[in-house]
Amino acid sequence: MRLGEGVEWGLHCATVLAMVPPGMPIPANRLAEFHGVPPTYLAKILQGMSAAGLVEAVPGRRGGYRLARGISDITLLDVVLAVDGDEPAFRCTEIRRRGPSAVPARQYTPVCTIAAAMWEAEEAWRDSLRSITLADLVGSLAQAIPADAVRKGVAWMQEVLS
Amino acid sequence: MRLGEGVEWGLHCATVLAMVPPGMPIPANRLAEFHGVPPTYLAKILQGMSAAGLVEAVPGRRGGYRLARGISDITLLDVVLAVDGDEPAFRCTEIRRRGPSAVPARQYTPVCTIAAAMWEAEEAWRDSLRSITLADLVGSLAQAIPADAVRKGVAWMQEVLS
DNA sequence: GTCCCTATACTCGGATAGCAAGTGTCCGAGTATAGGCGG
DNA sequence: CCGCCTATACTCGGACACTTGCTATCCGAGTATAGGGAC
Repeated sequence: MRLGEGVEWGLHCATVLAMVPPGMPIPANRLAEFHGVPPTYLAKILQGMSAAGLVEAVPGRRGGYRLARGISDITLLDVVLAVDGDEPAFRCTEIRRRGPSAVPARQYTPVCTIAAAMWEAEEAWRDSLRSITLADLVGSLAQAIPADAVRKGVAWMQEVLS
Repeated sequence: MRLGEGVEWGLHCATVLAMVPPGMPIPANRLAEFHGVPPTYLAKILQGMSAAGLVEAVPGRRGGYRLARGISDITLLDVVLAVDGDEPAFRCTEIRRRGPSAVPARQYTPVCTIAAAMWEAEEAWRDSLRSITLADLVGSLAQAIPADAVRKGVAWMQEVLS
C-alpha cells in the first residue's frame, strides 16, 4: 500500500495555512519555496485541494490559497482524500463468483466476506484520521516546532509577502 | 491509496487453503483456475507468500502450496503484508527541515508530528487486520458461501486432484 | 487633491511529457511419481 | 511376486516485456493591483 508523495505536501501546506492569520492567501509558489518542493507539482496538489473545497483559490496579484473552512472543521482525512482520491484501497473484483464453483448471482451475499473485513480495517484508518483536525495539529506543533524555526519562518513569510 | 490487485487473490487463495484438508498441497495452476485469474501472475503472488513464510511450496509431481502454519496463527495482516510489502503507506521525507525555516537537525523532535499522526492511523488499520485470523474467516464463510457453490467447488477439487 | 482608466504583473487552471512501479508472461531448475526391468 | 532404476511429467522459482498511474512540467486565461493622467 502506498500513499502518494503529494499527501505529505498537502498536509504540511494545510498546516501552514492554518498557522498564518486567517483569510490571508499564500501563493502556491511561496508554499513550494517554504517546503523546498517542486512548485509546479505542488500547484497540482493544491488544485486538488481546491476542487475538494478544502482551500479556496484567490486569483489576482495578491492572491493565493487560503483555508475554505475553520481549522476545527478540517480533518486529516479531508486532506488525504482530497489529494489522494477517495477510492477504497482494497478493490474487490468479485473473484468469488468466477471459476468452476460459480452459481447464479442471486445466491451470493451482497458483499464478499473478505472485502467486508478489508473495508472495515480501512474504516478504522479513516476514523483515526478523522479524529484529528488542523486545530489539533496546530496545538501539537506549537510545542514541537523549534523556536528558531518559527522565528525564521515568520520572518521569511513577512518578507516575501510584503 | 491503492492496494495491489494481488492482495485479493492472495486472500482468497489463503482462504481456500484454509478450507481444504490440512497439509494437502494445491498447485498454483489449480488455484488460478478456481478463481479465474491469470495463472502466471498468481504464481508470483504465491511466491511472495511463500517467501514470507505463510505458505510452503511442495515441489514435485503431486506438489503445490499449503499453509505453513495453523489457520489460527495466520492473520489477514500477514497475508496483506506478504503480498503487498510491509513498507508504511505514508512516506515522510522530512520536508519540515527544508526551506527557509530550516534549523540545525538537533533542534527537531525525533519524528515529525504529522508523520506520527499518519502512522498512528496506519497502526489502527493494521490492528484491525491483525484481529482477524483465517480461522475467523472460515467460520464466517461457512455461513456466507452458497451451499451449491460449496458443492461445486468440492466436486471440482476432487476431480482435478484425483 | 481626487477620481478614473489603463497597462502590468502576478495568480490559478488545465493540457502535456517522463518515469517508476504494478501487472502480466515466459522459460529453466528441481523433484516426487509412475512405469518398466531385472532378480 | 518384489525391489530397484530410469524416464517422465509436473511442480516451483526467478528473469523478462508491457501498461497503468504517479511524478514533473509547461503555457494560456483571468484578475486585483499600481501607476499615470485627466478633471
